[in-house]
Amino acid sequence: MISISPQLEFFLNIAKAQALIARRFDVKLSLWGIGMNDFIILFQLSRASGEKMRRIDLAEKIGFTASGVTRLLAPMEKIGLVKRETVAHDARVSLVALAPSGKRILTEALENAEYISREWLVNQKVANIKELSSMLAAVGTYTF
Amino acid sequence: MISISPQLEFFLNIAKAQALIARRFDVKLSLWGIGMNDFIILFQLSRASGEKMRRIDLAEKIGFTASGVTRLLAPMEKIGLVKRETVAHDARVSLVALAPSGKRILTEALENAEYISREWLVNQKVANIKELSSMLAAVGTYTF
DNA sequence: GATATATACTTGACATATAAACTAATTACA
DNA sequence: TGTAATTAGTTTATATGTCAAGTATATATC
Repeated sequence: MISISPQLEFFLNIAKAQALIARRFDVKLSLWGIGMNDFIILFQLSRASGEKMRRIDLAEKIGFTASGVTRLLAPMEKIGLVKRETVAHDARVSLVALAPSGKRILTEALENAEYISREWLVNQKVANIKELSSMLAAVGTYTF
Repeated sequence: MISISPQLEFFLNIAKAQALIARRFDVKLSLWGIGMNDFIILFQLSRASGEKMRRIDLAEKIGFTASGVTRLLAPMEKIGLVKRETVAHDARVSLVALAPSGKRILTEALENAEYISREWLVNQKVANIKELSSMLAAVGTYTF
């Protein structure tokens, strides 16, 4: 039996957990016609100043590539969850802004997402969750 | 600013971390012509008794659906990393077995995967890693 | 101020996952 | 037995995400 380091095991566990998490959130959030990634985008936009961001910053924030963001936003823009804005002094940039309809859906979906999360982690100590969350955040910002 | 529970934040952090992890592993493992999921499959097969598993058990093990496993295995079978076996008393089942070539690639890729993992988590305490790992494992086995 | 480089974003080609529907085989049980 | 339910796996249709290349704009340097 091959044995592996705690570090590699950690990454394998993340992979599996995320596969299950994404599926479960997708199923639940489909009631609002959105997936987990759409939800994350709406949420991050709601936290940004002016509820808008540059697309490249959004990509960085959620761990996607620029092209992934373009593709994700296209249908969201079409159904009016987000809207596109330009920047006066730099024509390369286009901002994504949270639209009223997106904000409404976010509010409703958030309740459900909170419910799923709490239910799932009901057996875990909050102190542990917080500590490990900050460690995950560190993983998500590590630069090679 | 909308505030969220530590539980939901934890899941959002996992989503981001996994996006980055999968991309990085994919880039590195492409030297052996495999992706992170192929690697995980080879690894899990190597740990299974007789180095073989039922496809449905493999799916469960890695957090995929049955159809996802079918699609992942098809090219791996074609290039000889795994081979297909049948079960005497149950014709519905087909086993996936680690092939010699798959075992060889696993050995080499494993070194690299270990290197990436250790490098990435070099600033984290091993005790924390282990703790988070077991929490993730619990997330991965929680039944609703 | 011309040219090279960098940045922001999009598009085309491709890979990968899923859900739902399907086939085939096994098991339960009336 | 024979029929319904369950289980294992595959296929179809579709969505999602990447990489590499392309467009347009901005900045740096000589």
